[in-house]
Amino acid sequence: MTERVTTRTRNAAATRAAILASARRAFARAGYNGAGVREIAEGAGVTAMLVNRYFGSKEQLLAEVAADTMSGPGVLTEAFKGDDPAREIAARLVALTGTDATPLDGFQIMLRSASSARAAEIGREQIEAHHMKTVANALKGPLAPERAAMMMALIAGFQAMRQMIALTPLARGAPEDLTRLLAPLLQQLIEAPAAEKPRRRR
Amino acid sequence: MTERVTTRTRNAAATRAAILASARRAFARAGYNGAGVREIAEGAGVTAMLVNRYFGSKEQLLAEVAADTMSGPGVLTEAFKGDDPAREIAARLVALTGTDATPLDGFQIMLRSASSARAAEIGREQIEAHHMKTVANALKGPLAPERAAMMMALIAGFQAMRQMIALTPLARGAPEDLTRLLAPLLQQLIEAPAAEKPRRRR
DNA sequence: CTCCCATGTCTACGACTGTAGACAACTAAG
DNA sequence: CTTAGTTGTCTACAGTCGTAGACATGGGAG
Repeated sequence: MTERVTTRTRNAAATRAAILASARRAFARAGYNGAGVREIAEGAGVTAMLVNRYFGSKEQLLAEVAADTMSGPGVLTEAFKGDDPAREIAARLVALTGTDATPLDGFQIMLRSASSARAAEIGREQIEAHHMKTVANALKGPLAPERAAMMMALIAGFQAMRQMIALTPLARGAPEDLTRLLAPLLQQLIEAPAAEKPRRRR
Repeated sequence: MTERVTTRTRNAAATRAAILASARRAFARAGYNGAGVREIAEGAGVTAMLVNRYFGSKEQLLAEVAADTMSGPGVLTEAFKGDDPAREIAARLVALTGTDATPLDGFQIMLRSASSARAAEIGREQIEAHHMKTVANALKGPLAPERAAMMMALIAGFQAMRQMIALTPLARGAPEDLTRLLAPLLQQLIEAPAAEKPRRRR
């Protein structure tokens, strides 16, 4: 105990990180139910049982993957520090979903896993813990939580339709057109809503 | 062959319809991967093998369920015949997702099934066949397909976050507030977008 | 009444699932 | 060198999955 672990070939921390990364890829591609423990283990170069040894169960593994993913950078991260957050978020979102590769994004993982009741619950906890307060606090005016949640609904729906369902106009549309359509929608949620009943009559 | 089938206890058409209805419920609740053939069969009061005898395979069953569901009434149906389609769609959507019961909606089924690659493909085909052209044709101005697809992304995202993930502000928010937030977003997609670069400066 | 096809059930198979427990190998301390 | 504990593998189990083939049953047609 003179000094801490230095360098060893059998590195527990590295193995754990490898499993976490492999699980993140697998869950993003096939969702919670669709990704198998053996597949995740193979992606990390270990056996299936090690996964359960390090994380307890597949469910706890998802929780850690979700927490890890959502605490990292995303389309919402630091977007509110610039002077045009709506366009910033829109551009990032279009770019993220533009490549044919599945993004290792938190929303992607949760959308693909939401068919499982338990996974959906984990997703809600993580989204609310990491994103909700940040966004809601950045919004001025009434209904801030509702507007923040609506922004996430818009982001999630765009991801779902563009990448998972691959709806043609979204999958093949020009990125600048998609950005130009998304930005004002987000802007409308960022701006404080009109006082009460009288809807704007154009 | 003097007359058609009148009333018989062993009714093929009725059995087929019962399986279809049970499958619709099961897919809406658990998605394509999460719903088992045996579970679907039990919900229709038959054996698992009958499902495959009537529909060939689970995959073809999903295709028929999707086609049947999307050709029926939905939040988008006939919404463009009134004078305020945005508010109409918003109100219907909030009402549809308001009850705690899982709606037997087409988008719900596809969102829950989208983690399966094949199911997502089926979903895209059905959405494009039944909804895309209808909505896109109702929209005037440029980028009609993109705007129509964006409307569906917004609708799908709202459903996903309100019902599947159960994000608190959307799940617990007042229906009138949610409608009031949704309507202008949809309205903005219905209206023809501004000509080119110069974004509106408030 | 009798035949025959449509309608439905039963058994079973191979593959896959998440996970538990026993065992092996390697590393670091005494 | 010996010992002990961490790190990883192997085997296995009980269960579910979609589906194929053989068998039973009921009802309309001759």
